[in-house]
Amino acid sequence: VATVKDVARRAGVSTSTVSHVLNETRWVSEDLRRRVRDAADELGFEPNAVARSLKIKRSFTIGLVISDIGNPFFTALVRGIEDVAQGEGYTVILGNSDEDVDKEAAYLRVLSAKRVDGLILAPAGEAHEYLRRLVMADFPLVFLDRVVPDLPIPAVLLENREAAREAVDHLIGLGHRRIGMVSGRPQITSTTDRLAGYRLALADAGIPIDESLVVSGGSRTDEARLATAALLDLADRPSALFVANNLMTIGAVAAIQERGLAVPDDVAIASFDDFAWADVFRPTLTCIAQPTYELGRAAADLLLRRIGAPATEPPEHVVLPGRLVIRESSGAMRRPAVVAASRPARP
Amino acid sequence: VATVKDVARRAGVSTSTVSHVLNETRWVSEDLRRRVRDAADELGFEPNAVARSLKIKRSFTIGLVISDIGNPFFTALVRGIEDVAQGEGYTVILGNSDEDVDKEAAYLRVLSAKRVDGLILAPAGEAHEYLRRLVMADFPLVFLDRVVPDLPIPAVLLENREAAREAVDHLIGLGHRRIGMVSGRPQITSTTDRLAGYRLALADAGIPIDESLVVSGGSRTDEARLATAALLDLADRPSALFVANNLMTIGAVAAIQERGLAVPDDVAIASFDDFAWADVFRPTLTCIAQPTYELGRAAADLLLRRIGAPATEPPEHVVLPGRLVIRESSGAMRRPAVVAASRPARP
DNA sequence: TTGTAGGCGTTATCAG
DNA sequence: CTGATAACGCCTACAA
Repeated sequence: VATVKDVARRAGVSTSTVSHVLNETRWVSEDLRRRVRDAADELGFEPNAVARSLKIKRSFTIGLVISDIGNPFFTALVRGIEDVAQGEGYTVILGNSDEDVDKEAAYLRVLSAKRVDGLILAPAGEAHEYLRRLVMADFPLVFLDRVVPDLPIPAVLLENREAAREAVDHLIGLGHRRIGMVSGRPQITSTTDRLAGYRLALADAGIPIDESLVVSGGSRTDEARLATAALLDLADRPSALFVANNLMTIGAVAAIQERGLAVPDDVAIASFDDFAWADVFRPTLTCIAQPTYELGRAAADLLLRRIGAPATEPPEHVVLPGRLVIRESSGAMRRPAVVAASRPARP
Repeated sequence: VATVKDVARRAGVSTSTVSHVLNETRWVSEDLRRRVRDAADELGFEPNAVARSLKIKRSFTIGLVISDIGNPFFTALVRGIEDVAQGEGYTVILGNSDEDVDKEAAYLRVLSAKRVDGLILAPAGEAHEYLRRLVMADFPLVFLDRVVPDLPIPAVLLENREAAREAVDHLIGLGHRRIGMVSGRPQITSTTDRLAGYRLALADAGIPIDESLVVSGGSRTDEARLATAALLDLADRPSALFVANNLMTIGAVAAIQERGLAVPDDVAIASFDDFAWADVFRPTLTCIAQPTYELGRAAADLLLRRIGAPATEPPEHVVLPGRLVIRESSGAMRRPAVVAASRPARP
């Protein structure tokens, strides 16, 4: 493959002239410009970005570590990130941590070794040694979807607590009093925030919290199916369920199905995350729709800004609101509690 | 940040010793090994992969250009690719072409400039100039999901024609005679192969092909919704539909829904691609399940093998079979044709 | 068993 | 306006 040197020789100029012509970084006479460009074309010259990176100490690459690209929620985030990165001349290296702190650390190491210009991370849990090290070195870093509580790192998040509160509130408004929650992995802040919102809604409505109605679905479909089954087998089973993410919702509905129960007549559901098919297939799902694509864009924006002008003001958090989408899965109780008599089942 | 030189100075050895200790690439006395390791730790030394790449001419990075990571089909592929790449010490740069040949070319350029060691591509259409150039240079390349017909490049594909034939055959077996097809983008080979399978099945059953029953859904949900609507508005509408991918299936069902028709009673459906929720939500979908994760793995395997031992035998094609999953969306005709009278509506 | 030194392909400093 | 030349950080003959 051709190098600047080859181009320079062929054009009869110096390598610095070649470089400057190709990068338009200083004035070069029309004549030389032509000759350089022609020579480059003829040789099929393709600048070596690796060499360039070594010299200028920038790779125009960002790292992205999420738990699982297989999860449609992350998929949308990635698309948002990719779009702005691409637009700004950056390229994205993707890594899956599977919610495993060690895998996450391993990935951060590799990406850092590859000298990515910045990192977007959906942290799997607490701060590990290596993450702290990056933070100390104030390496450009942005958290997405969740944070590590005591690290001063900018983040892009959903207003989880508020959204969860709203969803549960909606169920309460429909007359439900025994509302179960299928919660996610306790190690991530999105889970704890959603749980807090659930509690808040119940408290505000004066409904005592029954801890036996809160189960962990581990943020996964299969685990949620089991957890939901347990909930349904309770002597006094909940009349409604709040499910804390997309994957778990599928498991929850499967469990309900398996027991021959119907949504929403036997069990109402409100859940986190929307699906593309959610209003086409039955039961259609009432949910908190997250602006996933925008969250991704925001994270990338934040990171690129940070890369451009590092170490400035205290880290900002971008917090976007969720949107409650009401569909059939959240129905009124069959035997509505007296309190809610005035609200219609479906507006 | 520390460099080999710093480590060498600190350990009181030469840079080559440092390099060799860290890469375990030649025998070094126990004593020096200790000193080097300690010095590296104390300095928090992190080898610069960019410099390394420049020297050894390998980046341990592969490029992956697909049409849209937002499509769950690609998502699963990516996961498969990522897993084997990661396992072999490679990292993956992801790019979305949006089925646009120019965007695709632009990405290939960037990735090539970044000196990725190889490329996995789901080609958006015909061969463009730049793709030909890569092929001429026999750059390690693998096609995934589709091919560019006349390029001698290894590929990992589904047995599309056969799978489509089987799906349509299944509908025929249920008594359907007027079977519509919602087809994908005509530019990609997966589409043409599936279309061929549809034609084959009809021909084998002695059913004349009515071209007005074949519409293009452009591989997208919205376009498929429109195309399906047109099909349903036909004077003599089809009693069954074969839909050529996941995204379009959602659009097709939406169109049916909108007209107040029921699946499968009014219109039966068999489609390409399975969904995680396909047997939980109604109508449950009869489909050709693709081994997406395995396809991804196979592509990565093929590529990495190609990188290790370049330019060997003629390009091999790995072709995996689809699996027909029968659920409720493909039901017998309400007024079954005489021919099919012996088969039950739902096994 | 270890060290010296050159070069990977660019960019950037400093002269001319 | 243009051209030598020295890095960037690492690996690897080649020497010792």
